[in-house]
Amino acid sequence: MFSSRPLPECGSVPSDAQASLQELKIACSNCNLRELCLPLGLHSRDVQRLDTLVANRRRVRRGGALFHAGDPFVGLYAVRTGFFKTCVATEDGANQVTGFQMAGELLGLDAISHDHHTCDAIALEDSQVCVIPYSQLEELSREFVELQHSFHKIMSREIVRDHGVMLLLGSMRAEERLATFILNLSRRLQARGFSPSALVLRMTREEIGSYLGLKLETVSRTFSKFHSDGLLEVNQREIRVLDEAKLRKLVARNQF
Amino acid sequence: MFSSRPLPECGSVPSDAQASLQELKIACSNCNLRELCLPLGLHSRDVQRLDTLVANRRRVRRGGALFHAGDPFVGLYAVRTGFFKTCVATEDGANQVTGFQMAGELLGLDAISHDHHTCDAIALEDSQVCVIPYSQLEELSREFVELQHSFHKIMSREIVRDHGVMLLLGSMRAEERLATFILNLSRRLQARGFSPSALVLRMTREEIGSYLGLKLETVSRTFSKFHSDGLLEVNQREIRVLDEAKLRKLVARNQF
DNA sequence: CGTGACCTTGAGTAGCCTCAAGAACTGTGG
DNA sequence: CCACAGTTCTTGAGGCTACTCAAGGTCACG
Repeated sequence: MFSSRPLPECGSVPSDAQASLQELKIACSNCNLRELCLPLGLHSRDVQRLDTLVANRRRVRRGGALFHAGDPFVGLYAVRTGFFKTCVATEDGANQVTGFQMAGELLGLDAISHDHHTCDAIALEDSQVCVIPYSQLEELSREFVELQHSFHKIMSREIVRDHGVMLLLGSMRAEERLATFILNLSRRLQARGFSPSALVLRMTREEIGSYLGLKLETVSRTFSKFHSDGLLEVNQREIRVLDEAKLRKLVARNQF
Repeated sequence: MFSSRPLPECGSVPSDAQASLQELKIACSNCNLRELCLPLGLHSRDVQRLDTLVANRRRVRRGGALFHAGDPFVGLYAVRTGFFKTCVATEDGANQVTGFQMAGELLGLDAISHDHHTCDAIALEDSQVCVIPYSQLEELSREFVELQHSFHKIMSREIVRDHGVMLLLGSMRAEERLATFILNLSRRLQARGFSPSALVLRMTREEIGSYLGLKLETVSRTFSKFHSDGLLEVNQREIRVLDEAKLRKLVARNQF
């Protein structure tokens, strides 16, 4: 059904550079995520101006927290390898996964507003992040127009993404939500050089459900339905997209 | 039940300055929204540095669009008077209200990411906005640290707000959603000098429903239930909060 | 005063949730 | 290597919330 060779980790660096990366200087200009991450859109000669900014890395073990809601805000984090979820909670225990972040994506943007984090960021696999001290980012982006613009675009993109999730949560049914989710994951993995059709989910059914506003049983049932309809091959967390066109049709259904 | 004197418009300027404002120079330093709007957090001596930035106003009639999804991005808009909704749509006609904006709130942040707007902004009453040309905002915020920081906070605050809506849409039931909505409106009106208990809704039941992920009938029924439970007085679009404590208890219910 | 938009309420139903049981998988220690 | 515990996933049965469809009321406005 699936080859026994384990699929590469979602957030890992594609194979070519994997072995040598650890020895390289920590620097955006060396990083093969520069097409996705904060340097997005910067001219290659400008990227090295970021190297002073991003000087530290941090490791987070699977299940560990990069930060918790309430923690003081010191900096943003760029996922280097691994996979995270962010979730918000109310005092009474209600919990909502607000996003899943993979290599090249930024964490911590919510914290700028109140100088402390407003959500938890939990690693779903052993991960590594680049630390971007916020005051230095502000300073550098004052003298470096392209960085300023790039950073604004990243924040704006997060707002647009959130609006998409609101659309999903507010007006789609279970099948549409899950199809949207799978296609989104697929697209992001593809942008990182992985197969868009063979995915390994890093999160539980419950976490998917929380993100999509569904219960875990509904997620499981919907996966089973997609399986029996021939849209997906589902084997626990290994998913293979068999009929992307039909998945897309589900997303762009005509409700009226 | 309600006094026959019309309540002041949600987004209007509190009475003291209303008559003379039109004659004043368009300037943040003259504006009585400066505690809420872009100048938020700036020292008063700094606010006049914004005056060159915000030079134009635009009027939008009730029902008219400030911008549509797809329109090229030229600038942000600060609501001066009136009331807006923003909504995103899919090709197939599904539609989701992503927010309601009143005086002092910014519109258009989503457009930075792709240089064109990604949602529609529709005026729900005759409104007036200040135009903030984006390139000038970037320029000024490079030489004006506090503005830079202020602007970042505003974007971040929008992200935090969106996460709150995701929590609402993903894990609350109809009564909790509507209670959250009413309390949020109440708080924002209070911050603008209006009564926190006597509100006039600017939007239809359908628009509320779209924002909250409910059908208009459900919104209407829930209002009726709140009415018969003594939480609200409901008379079409005139709402009076009778028991704020019970409303709050609904929001912070213990689900587990 | 008539028209159209908006709101309310009722009856019946669909979709998702809850509760429950068991299977599959993961990791640990012997 | 296997046994065991804990976690995660699947599937079924039944129930409830919010939806759909429908009818009538209210309000604003020409």
